[in-house]
Amino acid sequence: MATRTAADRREAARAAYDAFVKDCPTSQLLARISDKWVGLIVSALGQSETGSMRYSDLGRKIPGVSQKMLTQTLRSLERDGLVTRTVTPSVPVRVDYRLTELGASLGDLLSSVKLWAERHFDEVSAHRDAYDESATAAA
Amino acid sequence: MATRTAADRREAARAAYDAFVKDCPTSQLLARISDKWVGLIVSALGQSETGSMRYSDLGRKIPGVSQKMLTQTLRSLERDGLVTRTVTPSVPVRVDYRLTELGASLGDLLSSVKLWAERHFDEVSAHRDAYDESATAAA
DNA sequence: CGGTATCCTTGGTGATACTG
DNA sequence: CAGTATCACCAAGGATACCG
Repeated sequence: MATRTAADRREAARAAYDAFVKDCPTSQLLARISDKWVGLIVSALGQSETGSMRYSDLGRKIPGVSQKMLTQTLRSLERDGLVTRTVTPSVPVRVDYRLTELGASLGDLLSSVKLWAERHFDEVSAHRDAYDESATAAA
Repeated sequence: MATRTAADRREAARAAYDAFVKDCPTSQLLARISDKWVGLIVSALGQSETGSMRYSDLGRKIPGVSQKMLTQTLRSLERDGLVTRTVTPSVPVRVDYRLTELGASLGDLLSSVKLWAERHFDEVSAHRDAYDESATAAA
């Protein structure tokens, strides 16, 4: 009974969190599509003219991503019905990923967000500089 | 010079990544606003009728968040000029957070994303079930 | 080419305690 | 009330190596 406090509270917290997620599944989904790699991948796929990209193309288009995260994210997107995975059993295997209708509709939104980032980047930078400067002055 | 391989490659990779970020700062900003807590906080702030929420209100509104992450995220949002932090020096100190114009414009977009999540949650769930079922059948 | 499996580091998270 | 600081923990993430 000695070491119960921490573990017990953890379990309780976890349970409470799960209960919340159950009550508000939207947050769960929102958190998922708010994922860094999801945004970048869906965005990349959405920008493709053909709407289709190969695995290695994605890896090259998104410099910071590891195979692990790429595969993992692609898998979850496929599972959620946002992308389709098409395997062409040629000699060097070819795998194409494409947004579904559902994925494309999300892609439009994320493109808006990306556009917002592009449009307001300067503004954000200016705020950052001002903030950092005043922080430096204060210190 | 013996242990140079790993560290060196890490450094090179980091440098390459930084160079990319420099060339494409949008990705950086996109990744930042794609953060889980950013989405939830901006969303919460955007949903508030007065547009203003206290620190503890946010903590209560977003069940999974720790003080650490809440403060940290709020700080970066303030730094980026997306929220304002107003301190009222009453006896129990009162701190209100409010979206700026800039933050509100992002909030609208994120609300759209949230709305998308609400509208398409069932669809995503159905896809998930189908995917899991076929995976189970295959195993 | 397109992964999977493995190891290891980073960093998010929670708990706790203390300040203004 | 609104933080700040620290510690311990664990899972996500990244690098590497190997397989189909």
